[in-house]
Amino acid sequence: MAGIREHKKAETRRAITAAAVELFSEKGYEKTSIEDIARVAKIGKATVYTYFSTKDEIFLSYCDEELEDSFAQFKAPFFADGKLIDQLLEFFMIKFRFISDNREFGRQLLREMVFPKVVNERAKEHDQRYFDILENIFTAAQRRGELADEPDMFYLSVHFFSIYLGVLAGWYTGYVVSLAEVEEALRALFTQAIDGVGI
Amino acid sequence: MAGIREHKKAETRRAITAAAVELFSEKGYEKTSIEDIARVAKIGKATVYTYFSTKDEIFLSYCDEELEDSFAQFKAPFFADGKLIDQLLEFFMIKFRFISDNREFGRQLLREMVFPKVVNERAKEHDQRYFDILENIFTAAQRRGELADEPDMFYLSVHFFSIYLGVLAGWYTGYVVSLAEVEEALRALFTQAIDGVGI
DNA sequence: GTGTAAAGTCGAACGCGGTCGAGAATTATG
DNA sequence: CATAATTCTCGACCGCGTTCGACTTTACAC
Repeated sequence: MAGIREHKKAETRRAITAAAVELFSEKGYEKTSIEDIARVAKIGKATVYTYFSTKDEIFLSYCDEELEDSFAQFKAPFFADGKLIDQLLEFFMIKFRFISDNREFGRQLLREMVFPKVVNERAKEHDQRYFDILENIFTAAQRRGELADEPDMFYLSVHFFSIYLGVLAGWYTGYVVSLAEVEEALRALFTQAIDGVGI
Repeated sequence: MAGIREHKKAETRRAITAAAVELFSEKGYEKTSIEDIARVAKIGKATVYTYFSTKDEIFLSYCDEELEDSFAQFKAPFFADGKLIDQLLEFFMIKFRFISDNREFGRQLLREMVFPKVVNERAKEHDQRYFDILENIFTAAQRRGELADEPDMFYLSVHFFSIYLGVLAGWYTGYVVSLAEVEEALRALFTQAIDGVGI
């Protein structure tokens, strides 16, 4: 009967994550203490560390849940038609709205995802899901003759992702402020990338 | 005789910065405590907070010193000739070598500069210095006929900076590992940006 | 069952970033 | 000078993330 322990562990883990989601959403990351989480999850403070090794890790688990929700917005039919640049804008603006929905949460999340302390395989799987969507967009664009032949899908994705990252940085550092400005900047830069800046 | 206090304050500030430079370089940011800094600077722990309001701020002051050194590497003659892509590569590889010189320090610095907690005017002045260098590179390239007429210097800078940022993210997340791979990725993406990915 | 190893739990304690408040040093006033 | 007003200093303390170690529960062999 080796199931009791396992079952309890899974349940406790869920309790911690649920408590974290509740408290982070309510009070934010910084104002939520491990003790708060433990209290809500009805366990001892130290027990939290049997399931997560740092507070950051709890945060990432929380992010997973939130991101999972946001993925739901990327439905394939959404991208069935439209020009490449419009589809890219749509895609990245969904992502941006998710981030800008809670500026501080987004900042914390981006810091962790863009400049992580350690290389993280789970994060790569996550990236892959985004790259897959982008690849679909690019493949469709190529079929319509909007892209050069045999483009390198990986570098293509990285290129547009980088621009998105740059604009996000501009948003956090104060170069662009409103949603409209973000969209304008993305459009200008995507156009540059598609047309090329050289002669 | 209102000078004594002022003089002492300036001296104390220098002592703190010097202690921080010494300790951060030796043990790294996280392993250096405020108490350590105070001890080396020969002042009380609380006194540190008369000069800097958070540990992050001390770190940024430390960064300023380091970055100032790194600026010295960008001498104008350096960029006198060569094709656009080679000059861009040279510029960003200098920056990358500076970051990769101490991975953890670079990570902390980038987190603070790319996704800062609050909008920071001093950081913008700092960016401006980089943008000025890039603008010189672009102007020269245009004179040689490598760029389209009347390019938007700002978006041009942001574009290449974004790509650099994306590659840095790739380095921290483990997609590219060696210096050579970083250079290869930068070259591929810069080429894409110059030539355009569209037909 | 019973004893023992392994795994899980949690209150107490540690380290560190940051604040407080009382006293010391400097400046201003006359 | 004398003394009041202002500014600076720092040991003590707080809160919180994380670790320790003693105690409890479960798993398993016989």
